Amino acid sequence: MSVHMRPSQALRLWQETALDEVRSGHPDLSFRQAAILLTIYLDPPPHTIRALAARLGVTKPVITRALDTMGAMNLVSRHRDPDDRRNVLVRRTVEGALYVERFGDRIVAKAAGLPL
Amino acid sequence: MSVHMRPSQALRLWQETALDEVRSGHPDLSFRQAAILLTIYLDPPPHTIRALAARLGVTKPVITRALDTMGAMNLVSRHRDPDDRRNVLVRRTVEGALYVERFGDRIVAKAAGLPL
DNA sequence: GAAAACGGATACGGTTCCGAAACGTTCAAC
DNA sequence: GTTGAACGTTTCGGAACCGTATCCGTTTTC
Repeated sequence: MSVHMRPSQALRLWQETALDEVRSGHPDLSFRQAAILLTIYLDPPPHTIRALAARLGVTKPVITRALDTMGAMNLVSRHRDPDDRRNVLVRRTVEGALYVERFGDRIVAKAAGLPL
Repeated sequence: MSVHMRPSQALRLWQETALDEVRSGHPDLSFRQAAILLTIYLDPPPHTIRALAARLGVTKPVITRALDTMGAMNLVSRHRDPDDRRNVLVRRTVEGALYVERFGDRIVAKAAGLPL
């Protein structure tokens, strides 16, 4: 990864990005929801409820509820696994991909504008 | 213009930090709460409810409630302004300062690709 | 001194979330 | 077939949070 920054820069970056996010009027995501969303979009599929719960170190209902909420926002979608109908596969959506992409771009822009 | 990263690095950094935060067992902060906390710790005081609400572009009850929650976590404290007793001044706490400091250190470590 | 303006907290009805436990469905083993 | 495990969801009581509106104490204005 090898990105170099000082703690004060990291904190300022986080603050400005959070402020940006709040003011954008987007629904207020929690750390948990952000972790789930980014894992779905950055880690290779397939993503099951159980695997996500293990990755975050939380219980399955936490994932189910977070997906309910983010599904209502059209950020993710759920589909039954045809090969094993017990599984639910969590997939990306166009809207979610756009959101994640813009989010990354905003962080980069903020980082570039940080004072030395 | 001091911190350089690509969008994929920014997103990965955010994911790993969020995962770290979730797994730490700390209470699950929202973007709003994080924005408030970091603003109190990074911007120069004094911090009033009204000013924080304006900075985040949200209503006053949002700030009041977030401070209730974070006050219960001992991350911030409230004090009446002796000069104008209508004002409430939001101040840092030792515990909050420690939390913010460690948070910044963790981001830096993740960015460098090093274990903490 | 009375009235208006200000700053923050509170009340309200509603949604989301929590952890723990129980539930239905689906698959695998025997 | 029947049993047992696996997967995700739902339930429960309780807590936190939402936006809007209102309330209370304080300060300012006239």
